[in-house]
Formats: sequence, C-alpha cells, structure tokens
Amino acid sequence: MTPKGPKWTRQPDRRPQQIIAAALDVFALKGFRRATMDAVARAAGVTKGTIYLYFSSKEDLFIQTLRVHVEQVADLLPAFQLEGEIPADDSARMVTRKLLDALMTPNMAKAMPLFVAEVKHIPALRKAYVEEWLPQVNFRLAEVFSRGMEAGLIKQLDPVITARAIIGMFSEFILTQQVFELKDITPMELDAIADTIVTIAFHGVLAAR
Amino acid sequence: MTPKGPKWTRQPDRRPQQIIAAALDVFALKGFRRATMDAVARAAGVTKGTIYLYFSSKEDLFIQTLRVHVEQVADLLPAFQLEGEIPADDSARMVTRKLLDALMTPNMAKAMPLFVAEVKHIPALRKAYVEEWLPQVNFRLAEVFSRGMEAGLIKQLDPVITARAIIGMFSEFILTQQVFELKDITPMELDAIADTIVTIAFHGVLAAR
Amino acid sequence: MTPKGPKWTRQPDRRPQQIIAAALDVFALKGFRRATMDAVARAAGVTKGTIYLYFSSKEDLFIQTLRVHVEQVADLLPAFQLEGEIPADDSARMVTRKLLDALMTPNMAKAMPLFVAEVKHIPALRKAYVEEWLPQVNFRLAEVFSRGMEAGLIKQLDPVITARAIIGMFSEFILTQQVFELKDITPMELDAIADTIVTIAFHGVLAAR
Amino acid sequence: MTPKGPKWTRQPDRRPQQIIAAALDVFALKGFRRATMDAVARAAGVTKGTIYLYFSSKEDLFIQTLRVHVEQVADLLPAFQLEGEIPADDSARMVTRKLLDALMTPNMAKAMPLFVAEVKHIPALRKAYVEEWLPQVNFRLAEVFSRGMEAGLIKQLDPVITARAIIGMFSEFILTQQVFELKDITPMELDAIADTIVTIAFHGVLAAR
DNA sequence: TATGAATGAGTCTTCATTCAT
DNA sequence: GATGAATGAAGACTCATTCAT
Repeated sequence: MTPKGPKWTRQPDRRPQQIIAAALDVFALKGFRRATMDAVARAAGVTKGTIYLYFSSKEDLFIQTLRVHVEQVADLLPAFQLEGEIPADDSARMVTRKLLDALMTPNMAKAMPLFVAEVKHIPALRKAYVEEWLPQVNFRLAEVFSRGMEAGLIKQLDPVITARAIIGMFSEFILTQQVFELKDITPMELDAIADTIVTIAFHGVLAAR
Repeated sequence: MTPKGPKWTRQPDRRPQQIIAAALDVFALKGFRRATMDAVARAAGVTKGTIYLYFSSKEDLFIQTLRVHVEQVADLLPAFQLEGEIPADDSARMVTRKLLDALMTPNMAKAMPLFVAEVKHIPALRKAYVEEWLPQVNFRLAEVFSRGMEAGLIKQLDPVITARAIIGMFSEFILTQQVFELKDITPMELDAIADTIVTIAFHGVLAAR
Repeated sequence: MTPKGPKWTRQPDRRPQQIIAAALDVFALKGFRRATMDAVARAAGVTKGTIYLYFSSKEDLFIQTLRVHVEQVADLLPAFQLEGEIPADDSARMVTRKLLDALMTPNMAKAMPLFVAEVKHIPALRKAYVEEWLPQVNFRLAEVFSRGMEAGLIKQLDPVITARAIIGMFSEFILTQQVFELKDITPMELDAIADTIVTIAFHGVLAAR
Repeated sequence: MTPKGPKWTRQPDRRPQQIIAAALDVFALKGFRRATMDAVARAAGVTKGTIYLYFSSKEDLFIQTLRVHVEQVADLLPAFQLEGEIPADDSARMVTRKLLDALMTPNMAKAMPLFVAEVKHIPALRKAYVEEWLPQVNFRLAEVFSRGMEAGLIKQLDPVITARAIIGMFSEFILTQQVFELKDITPMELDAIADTIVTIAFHGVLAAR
C-alpha cells in the first residue's frame, strides 16, 4: 500500500550526525566493547557498511562520538563567564544551578562513564582529555581562583587542586545520580545540590562561630 | 625436596584468592570485556579450566573480584572514627591525609574505574553499591554531619548531599591522578590535596573577611 | 578553454581500454581477489559505477583484461616467421633474443601469474588457453618441428611434447626473473639466456665428442 | 543407536598434519583468497577455532601448508644423486622418469600454482623460495653442470642459466598437464616426456649431421 | 553517461565455556 | 582437583554490486 519510494536516499550531510547520535545511545546502553556495529547501524537506520563510509573503525566512531558530545558541554562554559569576578553567593547559586542543568543531562550521563571506562584503553581519549579538557575546564577554573587569590578574595591555596576539588563535587553527582541511577534511591533537588555545593565551596560546612 | 615435584598441587583453599588477585590486575589493565580468561589464568599461574572450578563465569569472577577489593576499603573506614565528634582542623588534616593514603592506592585505582565502567551493565554491582557502599560510606558520613548539625557545629544543609559532595572531592583526585594518570602532568602532593580538601570542606574558598 | 570544465567527459569509446589498462596494473599488483573495484576505478580515473557500465562483473573485467594482453603477445608471433625453415644457429639466436624482448616485458610479467593463478577457477580462462593459446603457440611450433622432422632436419620426437619443452624454457625465465623478481638475486643478460636456450634446444648440453 | 562416545577426542599430535592435509586440498581447489577457514575446518573434521590453536592466521596456515608439501619434494632430490657424474643417456632417462613421477603428482599440481599465484603477495613465500628452493634446486643442479664443464663433459655455458632452462622443461609439463588440466586434450606418456627432455637436454633437437 | 552513497552477504578472528583426559 | 584441547557463537570489517541522483 505504501507508494513505492526509493529503498534508501542519499544523505551524505546528515549521516555522520545521525550515526553519532545513535552511537551514543548504543555505547551508553552497552558500553564500548559490548556494543556492536550492527546495533549502532540498526539504531541509526542504516546498514553496517554505511558506518564505515564515515568512520574508519569502531574506535574511531567511539572517539568522535564522545568528542562531539563532550564538546557540546565545553561549548557551554564560556556562557558562564568564568572569566569574570568571583560572584556573590546568590548569583553563584544561579550559575551553579544552570551548570547542573547543563551537566546532569542524559547525554552527559551517557558520555561520562564511557569516558571513564575507556580512557585507559584508548590513547586518543586520554590525549583529548589532557590536551583539551584539562586546559578548558580545570586550568581555566584554576585561573579564576588564581586571580581571586591575587585580589585577596580567595584563600591562598593551590589553584589547580582547588579547582579540581570543586569539579569533583559536580562530577560525583553526575556519576551517582545519573550513572548509578540513584535518582530514585536518593532523590535530590538540583536546587538543593546547587545550594550545598556553593555553600561548601564558598564557606565550608562549619557553622559560623 | 623430591627431585620430581608434581606439575601442580592441590590448593583448594588458596586458589580463589590467588585467582582474584590476578583477576584484579588483568581486569584493571584491560577492562572487563577486553580481559580474557586466558590472561587471568596465566597471571594466576593456573589454567583456564581451573578458574571455572571456583567461579561460575567471567562475570561471577569479576563481581567477586571487585567485592573483595571494595570491601578492603570499606573495612578501613571504621578506623577513621567517623562516628566521633567533628575534629579540629589539624586533626582533620591528618585523618584526611591518612584517608588519601588508603584511597589513592594502586588497588583503588584499579577497582574504581572498573566499577564505574560496569555498574550499568552488571546488576550485581549496582546492588552492591546501593546496599553496601552507599550505607557504609555516604549514609554513615551523612550521619556524622547530621549529628554535627544538631549540635550546632555544622551548617544546616541536606546531610546526604553534603556527604556526597565531600566524597566527590576525594573521588575526583583518585580518578584523575590515578586513573587518568595525570600524576606526571599535574603532580600534586598528597599533603596539599588533604590541606585543600579540609580547608574547602570546613571553611570554603573565600578569604576571611 | 571554458573556465569551468565539466567534472567528467563522455568518452564511451576510450573507456574500456582505459579501464582495462588500469585493471592489468591493479590485478597484477594485488592479484584477482585482493584487487578491489575501487582500486581499479581509482587507477583508471573513473568511479566504481562507471566500470559496471562497460563490464558486467569483476570477473568479466578480469577475463577481458587478460584477453587483451595475451592477444598482444599472440599477435607478435607471426612476425617471427615460425612458419619458415629451421634457421641456422646465428639467426635463431637473434630470433630468440627478440622473442625474449617481447616476452620478458612488464605486461607479460603481469599477465602470466594472473593467468596461472586463476586458470583453475575461471573456466573462461582455461577455454581461452585451450582454444587459442595452445593452437596458436604450442601447436604452431609443433608444426614447425613436424616439418623439420619430415625434412630430416629434426630428430624424430613427439612434436607437441618437443614444442612444449622448448616453450617451458622461455616460461621459466619469465616466471623466475620477472614474477618472482629474481632479477637482482640472479641477474642474467637476455643475450646469455637466448644463447643458452638456443644452444640447448639445438645441440643439448653435452660437449661435442 | 550409536554407542555414546565422546563428542570429540584430543589429538594434539595429529591435528596439525590433519589440518594441513585438508588445507592443501581446499586451497588448491579454491585458491588462497577464495578458500575459507570454514571450508578448511570442515575438510579437516574440526571446527574453525581448532585451526587457530595450531596456526596463527590463514596466511600462516597457507605458508606452512606449502612448506610441508614443497619440502616433501625437496627431500626426494638427494635420492637422485645429483652430486654424481653426468649419467649416460639411458640411465638419465630412468632418473628423469622417476623425477617426473615424483613431480607430476596431485600434491605438486596443487602446491605449484598456489605458489606461483601468491609468491608476489606473501613475502614469506618469496623468502622461502629465494633462501631454500633456489639453492636446493637451481644452484645445486648448476653445480653439477659446473663440474661437468670443468671436466669437459658439458658445453661452456652459464651453469645457473643452464640449470634453470632444464628446470623450465619440467615445470612446463607440471603446469600444463596437471594445473591447466590438459591431460585429456594433449595426453602424453611420462616416458615420452622423459625421453624428449633428456634428448633435448643432452643433444638438442637437431638431427645428427 | 557518470557518480558515489548505500547495501548486505561473506570472512577472518576471538574467546567464554565445556569436557575428554 | 587440574589440565588444555576443542567447541561454537559472535563480531568487526570488507567489498562487489546496486541504484538514487
């Protein structure tokens, strides 16, 4: 009954994105090694051979898949004006909340454990981490703290270590709530998480004397 | 002292530990899926068939391997007297430093990414996390904070979220320094890490007014 | 002279030769099965689809490729006047030398092992050998010997076997020097080969009594 | 009804020969690239995996298969006392006839075209040819001629070229009669071939004046 | 006529698991 | 209990061929 259309259509421009989107889902669901190219192809609505027109190997597809989605997050960061002054509590809360919105997404929950799982086994991933991720996130935040220390606004600490400790608080919530799927077991409001992170980061847990 | 010893000796009691120790190394080096039973057998000094006398499958071996090593960490915690009072800065620094010593070990660096990588794909791992790790570590620390809040020593925050944020700082350093092998790229003294974590956790990054 | 020329031009007449010339190179370099239609297309400066406009399949292309180049050799033979009398030693040496020039060429070195390799698997090749090569070369040469025997110039032997034995001497040098690429390991002057072949063929290796 | 025996039996000693024998048949029937490991396994009565217990790859299996069968022939040569004097016609005929018996066998007909077809593409084959085959056959025979020349029994010619020309006569009959399957089209008695080869090799085709 | 994106069957190779010894 | 030969089910990747453009 379907009017006879072509069996397939050429879409050389869309194919890569289409395949990468499907790949993230399949890789996230199964993990890199468990995922099959057949499953990715099926999810992308193409055949296995088509994937190899655009990616040279399963590993290449994996790396590019993570790159695209990690870069989507990296592209967000400038919007948070990390270059500016240390903000006041209230505005820091808002920024943190927006950051959590951006980070605690399904795609991030998919990409992050894949990254952790494979970074030791796929050299290109570690290279990307060291050469791109680390400077863009950790070092950039450390720079903010550095300037704050010079201005006397921030305690004298190692800025890179400090930045990483702060990042650690974010990472933990992504990992546990999203990846380990604790959302149902320890439900948490994003507002409460943001509030806690900012309070600790700025003032620590100790009650004011 | 017999000139011709047997090729192998029966060691039914020691075999499981022997295999598990080898398994951690091989799994850590290769990841769960990449690791082969042959490689584990070779590392354990037995043959493939022998493993199946003690473990019903590769997954079973993996779960038991992680269980043993994760429990080794969990067993450490009581020694840190988390049940007690909120310690003063100096003694907190010492405890934190000792905790880092215990956590930033090769075995932890081996077990942690394996856990993160496979928790989504091996239900028994998530079960172990939710039923053992979460109560023993996150909830226990939350309990400490809870008591501190009641005593007016700690700010009024969600104790579970607070505990997890603090844990996040530890995790991040294990992941990055050990797993991502940043030790050479961003070398950090454990003392400096401990100092930073305690300072932030207790007082935050803001300079005293 | 138009500034924007078309990407391709219609050349239906030249295409087959163009493709066949490229095909010989690629098939020779890789062998029939290892050679890909993509590689042939690239070498011919067209695309894969175009080949199928002129050849119905890879096997068809292969058969036609060998046919053309084998015929090029067959076409040479009449020039050597095999129909004539048994020549004297000196003129036989010259003819043999010219024959070697014609046979120990790159194209012959390309076609011959392809033929040997695939004759068992591609019926059309064996058919071509039996129906064309054998009559044109082996039987024709046998005929020369036959006449020589009748004239009492040649020893009484089976003419077909005799012809094939002589052909075998030529083949061996093509195979070893060209195909097995022994040119550097056992370098041989074509003159010396011609001399040896003629001497053996006419007089044998035994020293005159 | 069959009394329940084991599904399979261990035969680690016989397996390699068993597989190699099957491999020669399958490779000869199909050619290296067309032959599948599945077909070899089936022919050997084992499963694919078993082949890989004994051979590291298809290419390795191929090389070892040719090596074994080629060596079977090489091992025959010493029996022909090539080291001795140049024999008289009659005894040369007998030796040649025996050599043809040894060379024009099914296994030789299987191995030879495989060798010719793949020597360009599998470096190990060319290495074996240059380092083993060439010295054992061509150079050894050249040595016989060399001594004959010194003794004045053989014409002054290049001994290596001479040896190769003689070998060429043998090869041609193996290739054409066996590989191209001309046995039915140009049937030849082995005695007649031996007679012709010896006559030409010793005395040439020209009738005695 | 020419293109080259897309197909999909085919193959080598790996490896967890079984089982004869 | 221990071995390791053998199994057999996958799975990554290739490539001749087709067909939408």
